Amino acid sequence: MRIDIPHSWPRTEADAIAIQDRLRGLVDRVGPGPREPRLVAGLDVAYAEDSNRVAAAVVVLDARTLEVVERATAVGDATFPYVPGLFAFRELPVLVEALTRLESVPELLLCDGQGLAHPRRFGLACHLGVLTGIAAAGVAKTTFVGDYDAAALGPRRGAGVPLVDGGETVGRALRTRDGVKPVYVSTGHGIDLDTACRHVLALAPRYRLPQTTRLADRLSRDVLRAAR
DNA sequence: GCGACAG
DNA sequence: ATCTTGTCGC
Repeated sequence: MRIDIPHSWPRTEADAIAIQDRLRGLVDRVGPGPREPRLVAGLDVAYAEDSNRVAAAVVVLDARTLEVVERATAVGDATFPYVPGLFAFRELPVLVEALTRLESVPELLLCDGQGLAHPRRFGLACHLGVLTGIAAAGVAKTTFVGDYDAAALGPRRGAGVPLVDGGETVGRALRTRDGVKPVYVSTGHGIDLDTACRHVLALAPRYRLPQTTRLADRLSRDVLRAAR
């Protein structure tokens, strides 16, 4: 797929924040997004321990069978340091490169990180959604901003409570396995929270994390290891 | 001022 | 993110 980047990759924090502030207005928070998508993609990036080398992986699954339809990868060097809130600028370049090598066009992108649950409401999932024009949602392993009522979150798979920040619901703590710590789902672009959570649950029938991110995580590590 | 802080 | 084996539990 072809992707046009409406900005150059920033080198300073100030430039990065300016880009987020400019693109934030392009986010579609309503959706509703794909009701019964056939192709869903998981994305992840692996990091080398002693260098800036990074490897991105995109795994496209058939949403109904969870079978792998296509995989694409890219290796490069991170050009931006890890700064909470600007995390996307560290992963986007190599992720976009991998997406460019994709032949199929997924209907939903599931990112390893936040969407709207971000201090400026423009996490990785929002940025990726705006760049590609494809519906996107973030599935994070920990919260970044916002709080939720842990006591109100049922112990069973499927239970969920709003993740609130500054009086605004920015996502949902969603239990994907009985008695296991929830994942934090937030809208990225072109999809509503309910629909995003419905897809996350369908993609995570057995493990805490959706199969999309599990496979992308494993692939990115394999590619990184083979690249050095 | 101090601590926290997606991956 | 990454450094890391076995081990407790269902």
